[in-house]
Amino acid sequence: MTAPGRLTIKDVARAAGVHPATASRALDPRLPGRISAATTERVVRAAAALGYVVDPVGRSLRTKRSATVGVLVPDLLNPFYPPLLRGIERALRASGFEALIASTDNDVQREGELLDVLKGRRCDGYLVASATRRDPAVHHLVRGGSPVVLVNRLTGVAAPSVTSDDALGIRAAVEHLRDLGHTTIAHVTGPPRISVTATREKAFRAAVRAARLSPGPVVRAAEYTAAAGEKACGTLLDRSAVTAILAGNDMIAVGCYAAFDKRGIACPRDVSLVGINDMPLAEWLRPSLTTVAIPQEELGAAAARLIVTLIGDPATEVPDVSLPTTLVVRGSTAPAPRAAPPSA
Amino acid sequence: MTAPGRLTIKDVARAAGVHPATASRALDPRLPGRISAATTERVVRAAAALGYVVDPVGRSLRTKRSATVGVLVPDLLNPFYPPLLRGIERALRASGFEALIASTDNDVQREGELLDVLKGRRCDGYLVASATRRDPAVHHLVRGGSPVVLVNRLTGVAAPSVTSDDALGIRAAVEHLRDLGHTTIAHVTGPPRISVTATREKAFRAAVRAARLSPGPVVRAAEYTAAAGEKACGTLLDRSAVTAILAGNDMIAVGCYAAFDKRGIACPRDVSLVGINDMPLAEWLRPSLTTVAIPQEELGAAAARLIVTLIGDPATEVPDVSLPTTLVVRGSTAPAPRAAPPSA
DNA sequence: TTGAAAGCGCTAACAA
DNA sequence: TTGTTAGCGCTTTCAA
Repeated sequence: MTAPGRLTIKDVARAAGVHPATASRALDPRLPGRISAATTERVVRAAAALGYVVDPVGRSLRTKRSATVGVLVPDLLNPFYPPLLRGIERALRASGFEALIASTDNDVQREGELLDVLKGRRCDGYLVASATRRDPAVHHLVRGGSPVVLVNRLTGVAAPSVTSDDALGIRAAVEHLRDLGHTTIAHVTGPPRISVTATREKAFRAAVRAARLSPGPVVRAAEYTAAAGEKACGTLLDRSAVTAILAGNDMIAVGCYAAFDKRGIACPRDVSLVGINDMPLAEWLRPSLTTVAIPQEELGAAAARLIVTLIGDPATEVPDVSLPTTLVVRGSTAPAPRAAPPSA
Repeated sequence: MTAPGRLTIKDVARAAGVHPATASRALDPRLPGRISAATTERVVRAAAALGYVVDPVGRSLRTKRSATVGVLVPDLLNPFYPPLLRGIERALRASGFEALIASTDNDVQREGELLDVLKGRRCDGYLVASATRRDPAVHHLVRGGSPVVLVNRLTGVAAPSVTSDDALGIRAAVEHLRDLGHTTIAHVTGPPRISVTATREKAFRAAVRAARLSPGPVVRAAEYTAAAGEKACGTLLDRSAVTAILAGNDMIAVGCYAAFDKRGIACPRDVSLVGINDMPLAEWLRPSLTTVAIPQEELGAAAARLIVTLIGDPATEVPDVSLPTTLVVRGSTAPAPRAAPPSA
């Protein structure tokens, strides 16, 4: 077997007895009646018979389109992102696009470098899930005129976004805890440089007020990681008697579990805990984690559809998308203990 | 501001006062003394001053190289793969390549479809971490002459591979359990269609023999998931009195924890458990999981380096790579209980 | 060492 | 409706 030598549009044209340009047109589904039905049929048949697949490189050079979307996530190792990527990948591929995925490791500088690499690859658009509140690289990208959709995290820039309505689920979580008899709820929040941190904290305060509960202590985890969550939760527990905690996300909740263990606090008997995300392993934690579920895959899919629309026509007025969240009640929440919980 | 109109090699050539071909040569680091130092310097300066970045599309069309590698993983949602991807991504980018990542969802047919998509994109080579023992799509890919490196999972095909030496860590795990006084060790293995399942089971049996322990029961989980692990472990626990279990991987171990809980079995007091992988959350499980650590990121990086070498010269005789594994002792293993454990 | 020319595969503009 | 022509940006002959 010699080198196969990939088929070109010329081969198809020859087989169908037409000019290459005609063959190209016949294979373009966007051209409605521009080619006679008979010719189209002949070309399509020939292409199928030969197994012709268009060469994306030649096409790109000509059309200035790469059918490629750059995707920036902050941390591949955070279980929140794989489902998001799954949604993005599937939806993009359904529209004939490929994703170039890059993980910034929560490093603003690296984000800039990766964006340069992706720009070098001539992506048609970008999905940015790594934005921080002040994010020069993303601002620059948007100002440069590239189609951009922000996912999950916002930054002060005029780009459409796909986010989850965290307030909805957080309200449900607070009401759930109140109904269980908790009178004070603490919050282990995340780093302030990320927009969702503020969104969630604000939603938490509003929900507590609406539920006529007394606002509990709020401590800040330096990162959305289990280690940072454990540390923050530890200071919380050592400082105040707490019966209920809303964690900034599920990874922080994982850290809270560890902090409980170290202090001999039983969850949910002594303290109830609610996370945010419903990451893949949340239901397998012990106790299984009650959490505000974010539709991670749908978030990704919606963002992908948006960027494809925007690439097709950058002038489109696409609306911001906000997907509802729901409270998933599992084993980490229980009625408030009668006696005071063990305190330092 | 009008459309920026990306710079081309012509712009650089004009700025440097040379012919585009000369500019191209000057910017190619592979050409040693083919261009005078003075000219090279002038061109490099001009390119830097203008901020020229080569257009990969034009280059690809000319060179028939896309600087792109297709990466197939079986399941993005399995925590084993994100670290692997991280290693792959970083190492590929360090060599100027981009990864096109696709998740097969453990579906052989989908694997074939995705490979077709990636082939359509003219990838220079492929990293396959999704191979099953009989895998026509991958066999076809290799026979077609594409550079392929198998990662983690093997299939009976003549392609270089990067795997972990699981036997090493499994031996350490069995010895660890023996030293804790366990006399019988059970094994919850994975689905037989994947090569690592057999590798690990074989290594387990050999290690048990070498440690002069009696071979314990082996039950099979239908998938490498927590749900399948819970089910398999449940039948194991209901059938036999067990004090020590080696799980086929960490996800199965997570399922074992759940099975313990349902039966009021305490880990590690009643039963010791060892996983395989050391996935990101393993140390945060409670008890934190004793596990055979696979260097996931290094596995990915090594595979990436191999495929880059192979793309550079397909005739290279690249050796199979096997990376050592180590036992990470944490909280899920403890001395064997004196009395018989609670049994059905 | 450098320049000239050609062409990778494709499709948009123009002509017929 | 179809054919002709041209050229996207690059690099690799070949010639000087």
